[in-house]
Amino acid sequence: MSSLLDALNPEQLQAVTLPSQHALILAGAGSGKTRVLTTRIAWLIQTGNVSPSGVLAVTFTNKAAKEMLTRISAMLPISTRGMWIGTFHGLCNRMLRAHHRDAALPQAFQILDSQDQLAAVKRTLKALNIDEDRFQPRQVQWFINDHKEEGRRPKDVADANDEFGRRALQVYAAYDEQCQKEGVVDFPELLLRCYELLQRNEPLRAHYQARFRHILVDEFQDTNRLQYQWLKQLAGAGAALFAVGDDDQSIYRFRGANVGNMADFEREFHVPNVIRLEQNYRSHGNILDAANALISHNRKRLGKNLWTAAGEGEPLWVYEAQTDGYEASWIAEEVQSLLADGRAGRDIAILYRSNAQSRVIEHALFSQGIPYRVYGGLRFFERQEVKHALAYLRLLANPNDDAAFLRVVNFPARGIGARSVEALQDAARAADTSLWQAAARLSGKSAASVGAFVKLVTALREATQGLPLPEVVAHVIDASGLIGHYQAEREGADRVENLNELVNAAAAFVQDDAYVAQFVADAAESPAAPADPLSAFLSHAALESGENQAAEGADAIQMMTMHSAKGLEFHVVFISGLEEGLFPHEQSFVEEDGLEEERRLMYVAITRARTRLYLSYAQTRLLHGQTRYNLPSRFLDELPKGVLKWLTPQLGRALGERAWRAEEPPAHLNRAARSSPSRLPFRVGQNVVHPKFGQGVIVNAEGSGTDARVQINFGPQGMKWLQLEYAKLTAA
DNA sequence: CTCTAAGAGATTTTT
DNA sequence: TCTCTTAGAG
Repeated sequence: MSSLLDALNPEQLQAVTLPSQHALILAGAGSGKTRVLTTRIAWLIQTGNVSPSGVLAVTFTNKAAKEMLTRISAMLPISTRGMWIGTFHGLCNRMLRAHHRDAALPQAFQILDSQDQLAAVKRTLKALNIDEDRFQPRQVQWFINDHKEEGRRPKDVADANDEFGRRALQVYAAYDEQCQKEGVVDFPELLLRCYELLQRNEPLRAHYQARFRHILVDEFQDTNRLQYQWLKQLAGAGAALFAVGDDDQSIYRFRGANVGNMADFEREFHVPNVIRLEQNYRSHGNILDAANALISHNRKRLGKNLWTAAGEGEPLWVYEAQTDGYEASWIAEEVQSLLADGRAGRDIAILYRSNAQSRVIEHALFSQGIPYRVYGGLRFFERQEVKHALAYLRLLANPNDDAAFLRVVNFPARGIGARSVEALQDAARAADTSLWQAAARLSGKSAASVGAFVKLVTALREATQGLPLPEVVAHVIDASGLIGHYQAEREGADRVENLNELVNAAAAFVQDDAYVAQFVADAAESPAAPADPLSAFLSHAALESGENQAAEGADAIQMMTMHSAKGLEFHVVFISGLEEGLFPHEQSFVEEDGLEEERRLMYVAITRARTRLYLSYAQTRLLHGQTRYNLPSRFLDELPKGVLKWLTPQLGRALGERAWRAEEPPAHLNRAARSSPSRLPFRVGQNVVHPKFGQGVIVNAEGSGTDARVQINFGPQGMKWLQLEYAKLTAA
């Protein structure tokens, strides 16, 4: 047992060996959070504090859950089968499957992903005759999810006094009713339904409360209201809740995360143990100094300061480029020399605030022949052809799934036009049935073609009865005509390949130990729970959308948004686009506490780096087809001067003289400047200071002499046109 | 049904 | 500027 604890520092050790009480672990970036969490579980089991089946550990991503499982298995000689380790959604799904009857769900209920949900919302809008232009489906979807995540059903939503609120509520009610009818649930519904199940079903609640003696939560700062309520409920009968999180790394408020849960937890549970993990094992001192200094500008913090036993290391390298294109080529060159020095591509990450920024950088890397990998984008199970195949499979499992029905009723094309579908929808609405049921008893003109579809699905179901899952999938993609359709298409080769890959995914799935384990566990939990590999696979497809990109093997530079970088670490990190308006994003200026969230994002970005960190920005950036002149990000000013090493002459802010101006930008890059009247003492792109508005950049100019006016971007102070004759401008 | 053209919109993301 | 969605023509 001692070997388990050997490598821990005093705080980690304390956290791991806490008595069976509530605990809040404030774990800074790189402080060994996952290690503490997993060692805690192993320690609890090994010391006999709890049996594996008494453990519930919950994460946000499948990746994190898998990682946890792997690490625990490595530490313990026992099987992890009895443990409930997974994502919030995964665990709720599991519980709902085991007790579907009590949750008023069909045995093979299907899960709608965000895409499916949006489509369903659109259908509801149409059914209610609501104008999509005035009431945007996305807004309505957001409205629905927001209420669900606060635990509110339509009846719990307060009457709105605005038109949108009233209509959206109407849609919410109709949408929920429709989902219930079809036997489908969206993501937030998984949580809410599970929460309500436990709330209403006293014996069931008591059962799980008695079972889970230790509940552990990862990334607690990212939990939303409902997730917190769910945890509270499960821990309600004396279980020990062990929450690990970092308020400084809370960057997901836009999707409902509520950092306040940390303070609420401490207060409501009278948490006797609050432990701070502040020793960082990842980064060199200068990097941590920068991170600490930056985050100290935030007011709302629980407080924490990272330190390291490693040396101070290199300074942070800062680069100012004239344009986004130059910034990108500089990055590419720097990367090139790192690679030449023997640094592996996978150790280097290029981070940016928004996906749109990746393009220029990709271009630069590409033209230098540097292999790179961009994260984010379509995942395997989100691909069109895969979704089509899944829709057929969903219909086999649950024919009342209208979303699946609509997706493939005429794909591949079989002559069922929009009007036939509409007629069918009307019939279904009138008879209050699913489309499938309406189709089955349809008569009239479109009966033939729709009938053929019904026959096809029925035939698929019969032909695959009793077959192993991979064979079911193989049969469906072929007999549905999907493969044939894409083979006939000019550029369909990749899609055919993906469809075949789906067969492999199914084969891998049924062999996966996690699946087998869950199946065994659920059968034990509720003998009534059916062994249905197809439904399980479909849940898996919805809950785990698969890898981001295929080319895994090759060594490549990692490119991603700062958000997706959370939880990762790299030897070398580039943070690009450090410009006011971009990062911090201009949207954050108007959001409540928006700047603090942006600053936390910067904090996350900085703390990804182990040994070397580059910071860069451009004076000029092409955005939405327009040249924008941005000020350097305020975050640069918030870093300690001593740890920064400028690779370019500083803007003259400190010097009072613009040494950098000595070097004229290439003419082709300076079109705006050339076109502005040359007599002006100022020019476009120049940094200036205004007594009232502070520092700004001239972005436009017109007129001459006493008429001369310039437009200046003062960052957060906004954009202003100023008459040169009166404005007391000085060069920055 | 498929193709083209015009229009809107353009943070951040997992499940 | 670019990309995605949707409306209308062929």
